[in-house]
Amino acid sequence: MTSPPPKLDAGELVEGFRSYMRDHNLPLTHQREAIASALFHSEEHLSVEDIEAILRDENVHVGKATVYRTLDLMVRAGLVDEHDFGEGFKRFEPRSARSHHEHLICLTCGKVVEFTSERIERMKALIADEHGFRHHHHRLDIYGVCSECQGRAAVTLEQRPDVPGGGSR
Amino acid sequence: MTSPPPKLDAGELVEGFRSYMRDHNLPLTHQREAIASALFHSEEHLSVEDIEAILRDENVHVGKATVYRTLDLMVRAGLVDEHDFGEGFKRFEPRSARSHHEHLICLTCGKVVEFTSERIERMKALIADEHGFRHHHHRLDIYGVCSECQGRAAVTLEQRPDVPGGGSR
DNA sequence: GGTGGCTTGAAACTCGTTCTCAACCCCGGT
DNA sequence: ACCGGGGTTGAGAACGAGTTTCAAGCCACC
Repeated sequence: MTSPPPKLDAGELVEGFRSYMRDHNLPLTHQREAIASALFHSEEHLSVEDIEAILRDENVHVGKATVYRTLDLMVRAGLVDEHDFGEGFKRFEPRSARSHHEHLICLTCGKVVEFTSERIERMKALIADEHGFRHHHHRLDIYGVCSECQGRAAVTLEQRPDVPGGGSR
Repeated sequence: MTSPPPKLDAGELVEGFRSYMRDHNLPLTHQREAIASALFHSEEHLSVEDIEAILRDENVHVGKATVYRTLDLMVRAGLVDEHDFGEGFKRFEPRSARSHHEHLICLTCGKVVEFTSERIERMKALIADEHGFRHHHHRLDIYGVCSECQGRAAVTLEQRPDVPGGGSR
């Protein structure tokens, strides 16, 4: 899908977070609101560091433990999805009304493009079935080089299996 | 497990490792042989801890730094594949002659079942293309509950989004 | 067998994430 | 508006996987 930004309604998501808190008798603190708002108003896949930076810019101080705790809370509430793109840390994105989607990750610039595929949705259930699994969730990440980065000399991030000491690590 | 153990030839893989070392003027130490042998003789997806345990059982002492270094070497040599199933650490498996495969992971017992899908192979390239990406590699992991674990009360590992403090974390 | 250079191991270190615990604050009851 | 109690917060300690350091050791070629 050459998807135009599907503009998720941040306000609505924040409201959903509020009612979740209310319905579950959980205190709605300033910190939680700030974190939820930061995440829901972003279209990116944010890391904890990203979120801390946003809060810092807004002059809202929130301890990192609280950021982790609140993210955990939102993930369990089903309001946020957690991703691991193999960078050594996690990224988070609001779970929009849109159906489940997959990710294309650029190995050079790190850009993440989302896409959906009906066929994959159908296939995953089929495959789980074939092997006697009750399907819970899945993850499909395709790594490659985006069109923009293909222009530039793209050798940069490539692994060099031939020179063990010679990689860019 | 539905798939009959595809018996990769461990000896052959170890031999491949030896020639790689030779061809690249890298010393073939006892430690490296022990690690390669441990991994190639296993049909599992081993963690570093698993490998250390195997070596310990064989009364071969190898420092963990060496285990990491050797695994890194083998991954770069293309002899081993590295996986992250979201457990907080990596797992490794010999790269067999078989074509690329995907994983089904049981959320309850942790069992990993491999499968391949021609359709997925075709689709991934297609999708990358559609978005202007040059495909490099991909990962499809399906999480669910295997048939054996479905028998037992399967609530154990489930997240309980309704009781934030109540999860088994 | 000697020698040079890559490898090894133990421990220190990094860094993302989690835990601890005393102080704090949200919120329902009054 | 005030109180009180239980969940929340924040700073720092702790944790764990993975990496780095560097002196000592070993492989491989001569």
